[in-house]
Amino acid sequence: MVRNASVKDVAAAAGVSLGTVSNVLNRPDRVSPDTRERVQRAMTELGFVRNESARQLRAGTSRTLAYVMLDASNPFFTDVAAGIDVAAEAADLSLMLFNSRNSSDREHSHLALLEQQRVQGVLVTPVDPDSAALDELAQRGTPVVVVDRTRADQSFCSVAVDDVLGGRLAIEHLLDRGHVRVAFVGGPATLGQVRDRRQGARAAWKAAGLPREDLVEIATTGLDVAQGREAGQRLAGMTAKRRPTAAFCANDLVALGLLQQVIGAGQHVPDDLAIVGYDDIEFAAAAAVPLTSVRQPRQELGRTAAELVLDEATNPAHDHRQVLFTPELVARASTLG
Amino acid sequence: MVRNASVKDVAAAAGVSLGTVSNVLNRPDRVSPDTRERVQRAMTELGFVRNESARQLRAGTSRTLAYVMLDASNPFFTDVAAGIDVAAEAADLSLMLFNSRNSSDREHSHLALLEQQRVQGVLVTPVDPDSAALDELAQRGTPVVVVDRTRADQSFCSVAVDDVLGGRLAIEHLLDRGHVRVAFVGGPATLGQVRDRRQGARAAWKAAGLPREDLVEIATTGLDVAQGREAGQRLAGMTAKRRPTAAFCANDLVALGLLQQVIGAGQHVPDDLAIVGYDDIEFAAAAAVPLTSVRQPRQELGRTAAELVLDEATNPAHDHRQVLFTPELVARASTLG
DNA sequence: ACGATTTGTTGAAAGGTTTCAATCTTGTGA
DNA sequence: TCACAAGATTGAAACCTTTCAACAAATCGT
Repeated sequence: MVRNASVKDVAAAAGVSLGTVSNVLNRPDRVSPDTRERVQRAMTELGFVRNESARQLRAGTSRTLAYVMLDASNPFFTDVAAGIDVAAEAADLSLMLFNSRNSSDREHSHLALLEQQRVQGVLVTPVDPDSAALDELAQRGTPVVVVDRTRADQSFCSVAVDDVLGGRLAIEHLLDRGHVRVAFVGGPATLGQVRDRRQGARAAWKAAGLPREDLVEIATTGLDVAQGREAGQRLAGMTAKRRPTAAFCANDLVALGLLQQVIGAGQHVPDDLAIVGYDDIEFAAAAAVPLTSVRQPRQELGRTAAELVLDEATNPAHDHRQVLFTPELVARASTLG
Repeated sequence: MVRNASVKDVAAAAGVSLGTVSNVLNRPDRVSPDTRERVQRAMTELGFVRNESARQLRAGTSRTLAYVMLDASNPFFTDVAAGIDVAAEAADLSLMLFNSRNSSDREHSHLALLEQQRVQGVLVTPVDPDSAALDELAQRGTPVVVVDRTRADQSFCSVAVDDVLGGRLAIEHLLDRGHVRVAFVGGPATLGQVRDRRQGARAAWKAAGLPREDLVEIATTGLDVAQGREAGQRLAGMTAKRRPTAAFCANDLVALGLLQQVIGAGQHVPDDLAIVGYDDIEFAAAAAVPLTSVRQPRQELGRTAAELVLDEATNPAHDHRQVLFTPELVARASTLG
């Protein structure tokens, strides 16, 4: 057992040349069973571990994919990551995850490192999809796929879900259930997702010929549980006349917070307030009142993103594609009573 | 803009030697502002990106830490990862995350890759803490810290939380609230955590002088929401005489499932059944009935693990430590009513 | 104006692997 | 027994960076 044995040490110990050791490693069939076995014994005896930096430097090819996620503590993104992982495994690549925790700085430093590491491809849910850093990365030759975000130009592949349609589905469902005064809960409007979902909601509302002011907007400063609770208090403070009979929340965390506040105030869901969430995270179905939610195909999103990046990495005739998935409404007790 | 510019290309373009380019990269103060600027301009013009493999091969040092997590979709582990990330960032290292998704094979292949990459250190929550692969990894010189698991021998550092104490705290709280017939819900018993928490529960029960059979065991085959619901049905099926008045669940997912089932059956928490969970994940406080739970210092766990691995990587006088954190009971409505 | 110091720059070596043309061995068919 | 093919092994070059001793130029004190 040697501190840091190299192929040279192994070759010496096994009494063969350096090239043979490399062959044992990379083309075992080219070497006679006899020597192969001798070399392998030498390797375990010396505790030889191949130096990946040297391998990659010479061979020029890395065996890894990376996903820079926006927020690892959001179940939505870990599910997307799981989808990517499945596809990566199928292609015999390792997936490394990085968490930018909503910080552009962290995101950029991760991307820089990945570029230096010459990974096969980078998947990223960026803090700001319009950041120039992404363009530069792609332009210098690293395959990049943007996940769960889109951009007007087509400088790289992206996969996302049709948020406008999702918003429409949610409102149409509430209209079907007879609601004519509904709240849209979410924010900030700087988030593309929030804007799109709201836009879809408004479109459906307008199409139904209902007065615009009856789609009440409750703006929040973020999309977490606490914001949902806070929105619930604002709803509770409204006069019975003004108060909506249903709420469409921009994501499930907000919906769960709202649900909690309403129940805590002794009211009933959906009789006093029907609630629709967005994302259909695992906890949506497991809530005290199972939550109606707009489901996004998360794993599929990840799988497709991985396939796109692999195509870009391996297929010279690759051209960029913008894939848009279709969301689906899952109706549960929070609207069906 | 050249396909893959190297320091040599930059040197040629800037009319300096190769060593000077390297100095601009690594010791910018050693080079005159004039040439420094010239070199930097050449770098951006050529789109030069440092080749990390070559850098690492020569310099011998990597700038990364890795955490191989058991299950990225469990909020507990992502919180631990966030703690590691903070410490890594403070030490100017990048943290790469890997998800073994409960598979030994995946775990081992990730560990093998990391060893070949010569990362500064590996943190891992292993599928099986007794796996020989971990020993070999550590023995060949990679700093390894086991997270949220322990092992009898001291062949590497570990950080964990005192699960026996946690179990004790949960039961003592329920005893304080006057319960004398309690269920322990969790499994499988092959999980060290489940065993330890149950053991702590039994110890507290015994210390109170209560008959052993009044601590009812509801064994589950896993620790997820569905298992919790299923356990709730089993509880509901018991005769009023036999039925416990409180349940201590081996984790929060199980507790949430149980909670959902009990409420869905029209019963009241905590009057009909008090519930204690374990982990205090974010959703515990946000549940329809906020959940009493045993809190583990997750971020702290991660932070400490990172510090241990860094010490092992940099301090020649390092010796292995087993750090055990103390859990804390957070009482909420699910037991306080 | 001279030697001593500081500051800036250079060139070659080294790091561990893979690749590939060249060489050596062995076995086959005539 | 010989020519030849197939199979196994070798050795050197290449990948790109960092490092460091050596050199050149500029600055300083006297």
